[in-house]
Amino acid sequence: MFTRLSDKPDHPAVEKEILAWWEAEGIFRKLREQNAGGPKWSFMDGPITANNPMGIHHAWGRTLKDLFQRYKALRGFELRYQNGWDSQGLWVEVEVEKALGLGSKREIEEYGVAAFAARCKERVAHFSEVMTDQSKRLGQWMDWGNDYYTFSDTNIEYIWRFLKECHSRGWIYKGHRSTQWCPRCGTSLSQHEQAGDDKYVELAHPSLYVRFPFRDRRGEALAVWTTTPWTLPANVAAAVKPDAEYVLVDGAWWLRDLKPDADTARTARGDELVGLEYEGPFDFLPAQAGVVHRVIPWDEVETNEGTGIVHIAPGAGAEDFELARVHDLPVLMPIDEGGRMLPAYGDFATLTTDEVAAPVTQSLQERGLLIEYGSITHRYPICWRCSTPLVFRVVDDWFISCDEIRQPLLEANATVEWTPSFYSKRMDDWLRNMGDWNISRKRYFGLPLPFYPCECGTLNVVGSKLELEERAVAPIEDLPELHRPWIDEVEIACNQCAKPVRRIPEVGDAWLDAGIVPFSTLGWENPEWVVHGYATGASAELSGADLPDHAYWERWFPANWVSESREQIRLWFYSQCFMAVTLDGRSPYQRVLTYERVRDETGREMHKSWGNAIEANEAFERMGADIVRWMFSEQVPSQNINFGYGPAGEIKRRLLRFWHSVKFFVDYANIVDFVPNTGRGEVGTLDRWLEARTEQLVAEATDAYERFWTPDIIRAFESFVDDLSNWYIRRSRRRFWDGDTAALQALWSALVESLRVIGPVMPFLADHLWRVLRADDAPASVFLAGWPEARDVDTALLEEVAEVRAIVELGRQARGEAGVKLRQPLRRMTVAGAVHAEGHVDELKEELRVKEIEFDAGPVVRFNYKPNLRVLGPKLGKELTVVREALSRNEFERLDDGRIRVSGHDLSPEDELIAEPVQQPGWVQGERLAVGIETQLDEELRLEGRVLDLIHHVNTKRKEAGLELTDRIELKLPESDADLLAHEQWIKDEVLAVEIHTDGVAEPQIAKV
RNA sequence: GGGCGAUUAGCUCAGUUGGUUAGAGCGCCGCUCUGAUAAGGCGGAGGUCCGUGGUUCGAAUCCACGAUCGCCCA
Repeated sequence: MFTRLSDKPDHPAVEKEILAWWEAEGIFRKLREQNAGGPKWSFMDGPITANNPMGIHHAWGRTLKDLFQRYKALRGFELRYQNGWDSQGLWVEVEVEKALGLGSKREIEEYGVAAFAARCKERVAHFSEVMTDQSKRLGQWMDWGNDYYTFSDTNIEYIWRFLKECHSRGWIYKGHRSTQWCPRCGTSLSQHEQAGDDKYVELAHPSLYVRFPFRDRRGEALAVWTTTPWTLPANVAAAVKPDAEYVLVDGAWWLRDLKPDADTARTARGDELVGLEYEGPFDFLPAQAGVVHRVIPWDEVETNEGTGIVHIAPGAGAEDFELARVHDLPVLMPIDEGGRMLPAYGDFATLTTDEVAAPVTQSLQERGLLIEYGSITHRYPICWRCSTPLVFRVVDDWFISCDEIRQPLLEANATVEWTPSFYSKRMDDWLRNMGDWNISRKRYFGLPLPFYPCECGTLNVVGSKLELEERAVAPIEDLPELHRPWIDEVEIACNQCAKPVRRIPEVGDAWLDAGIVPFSTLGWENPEWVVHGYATGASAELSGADLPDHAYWERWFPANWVSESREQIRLWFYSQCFMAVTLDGRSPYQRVLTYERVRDETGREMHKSWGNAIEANEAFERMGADIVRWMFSEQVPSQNINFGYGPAGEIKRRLLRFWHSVKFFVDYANIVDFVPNTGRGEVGTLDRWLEARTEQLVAEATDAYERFWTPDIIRAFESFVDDLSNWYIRRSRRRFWDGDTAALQALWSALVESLRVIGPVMPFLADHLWRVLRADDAPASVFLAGWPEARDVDTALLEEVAEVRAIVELGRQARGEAGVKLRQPLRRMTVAGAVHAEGHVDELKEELRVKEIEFDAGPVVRFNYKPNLRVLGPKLGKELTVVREALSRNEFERLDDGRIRVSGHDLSPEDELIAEPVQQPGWVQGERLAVGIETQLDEELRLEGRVLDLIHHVNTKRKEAGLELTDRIELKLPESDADLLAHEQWIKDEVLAVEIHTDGVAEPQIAKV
């Protein structure tokens, strides 16, 4: 017996039951045992930040990862299933700061860096556990417990090794960059952190127009505008737009467009001013000693506000800093970490950027340099943590030079197959434009950069923990892990002058952590396999991951496939490719699938504060993980997905057709105690068709999986379910009533085969139904059953049935147009243009309820010919137009050999031409086919129509009365229906009546017997 | 400013080698089978496939230019 199904599935309930069953039966373990030693398929998981519960956007990637891993496992491949956690770096720090209520670096240091590192570790431990549970709930099969954590000492050591390699090639250098800086927090903010509209507010700032007098032209000056008076003491240049026109007004040069009513004698192009020297506004300050101020050209000069001449202070502005590089200008840094003026700024020293505005303005006023003073309100960036207005500061940072690696990276990327393909160009674009890699962060819980610069000028780069031990000035046995603050205590001997050297305080960019994993997790160049050898340092208690040996790396590198969101192009795809090409000269992945972003169901971005965000847990509980997976699978990955409960409801409703098909099978199989694969009855054309249709599903789905294009998997499956439900089952109902085992066998085979195909998309429902349907000797889980063997699809049969179905549709249409309902039998139908359908005449009669069908009704319908463009186009070229026109005028000649002569070309009517029936009154026409019906009724037909009405009526009553499919009834009819008893046996069969009487009743009545 | 995409029915979107009457889901209108399913089936209305030009016998599809939107970089 098959377990009966309810009317509809309760997805969350089914999923929890299957999860428990997978666990209890060790299904995943069995799958891995089954595939051990098989061909390898290497997937490398990109690390996810273990920092918060899983968002629904993470479920997209995790769905795709699990889906293709399940597919490859079904095909017998051995997989690694290692999950990865991104576990150190700024994002973790920020969340811990928030949780602890710390607002600045100073407060972290007061709290204690060791204690802070411990809190960071705890947070990662907690949320990696939370996300593991959520991932399992999504159905993700991974080797949980053997995860990699990027804060493992082993991971850190591999990055050290990479950095040492970079250093040996001369790529590591210390440079400066201008960055947005929060003076309260004492730290810079990355552009990533600063994205978003809410990071700007309307603020009032001073607005100053200032004169910069020329050195060699008495009485002439530049007019300059600024809203940041604190930057004027750091001025080193003034920029003009070379091709713009300037005018001299009251002894100062302005952009003409900004002084339209100027009555002036002198004008000049910007480039005429370039190179002139001027007196700086605060030349008397010690900081300004020796600085020569001059005019430089800049195409980006703002021409809509200000004066059209821009004051340049490279130590206090990002664009200014870039211009300083181009024009080799001195960089004066006016403020310290806390945003206060430095001692070299005389009386301004120790004042904040706000406080210094008044004395600066006053000084300019006193010296006659102030043209105008006011105030302006504009949008200004603020710190996303404490809302303090940000300033620009130039800070020291460490970089990896990219010039030498750029071309090899482009060549490596050319070997990668991107899905969708155009992302390959995005990667190329990024690689061509990438600047040097800024790898340092002035933070605490992150990769300790192994840089030990000595005062003798040598940069010592340590490549491993062993090297650190060997070079350490004092023994380091007590070093608990390679993190701050402990690592900071270690001094090493400079390998040039042997003096003790300290590590720089900076930590590394988290993308170094993620980029190294194709090496660190796979044991690159590691001589011997070390059990638990990866799970070192901070990750020791969290994972049992081994450090494999180099032979293992050879087997699993590069990854056959990786999949992450599109933004990872400039992040993980980039960093791991960078590191792999540096260390091994190859791309670390062969194929990439990227996907876009999750929106709400109306297409708006999801935000907690907008109330439209959906938590992953909530989605799993309210719609079910299978539905979540289906929704992501159906989506074209290069488009944002509109995710929500509305679309989920539609998916559930569509899935119901499949569920009901299984339920139908179960109900009838149980009536006759059907056992799969035993004693087949007579196999009919329809059964063979279903088999072919199932083969087609397998072929289409296999192709889609191989292309990593999930929408086509869904499309193939839904089209199959439609055909299964609306053709095979509907056409075969009568056979199921009779317990026809051939039909049951055919349907059973199609159902179990389709479960195997759709399993990777919705593993829970697939295994649930597999457990209901599976033969006794079949594996317990659909995931242990392997992938269906590819067999030849009987396309001829598929075409044949397609034609039959086309005729049925035309027939229904003809009835519709004539206003004759399907319950009214008709005498005759005529079909023109059919090639294969004659063998299905009984089926057509039944479907369309007609007594006779005539084929090829020559005199009734006439054919025109159209060119078969696909064949004739390449053959005839320009001549095609002539042929086409001739055919449209019916100018052709039939030759004796059956060919058609059109304007000098002898064409075959089978493949070079298309015969098309011409519309006649009372006929319905389709592609290549036409159908006509005879609508005249006689007494016999009318009577049969009334019988069918009665049957319909009685069966409706049966349903209303809640009778079982097998219940028998007694039927009473009104006297007026006595003539229907001519068809007594027919009626009895159709409504399962054991007896029919006529009685004085007003309308038919039934009673269960 | 450079690069990469997108623009198809009222809405959300498919449409991978250029081919005959461009599709799906939802919504709307009408009809309807049912001893699986009214959460089904069939039909209909609804389209200048963003615009202009080009290549071609033939363009939603290829090319050029432009418009609008999105993303990446500067």
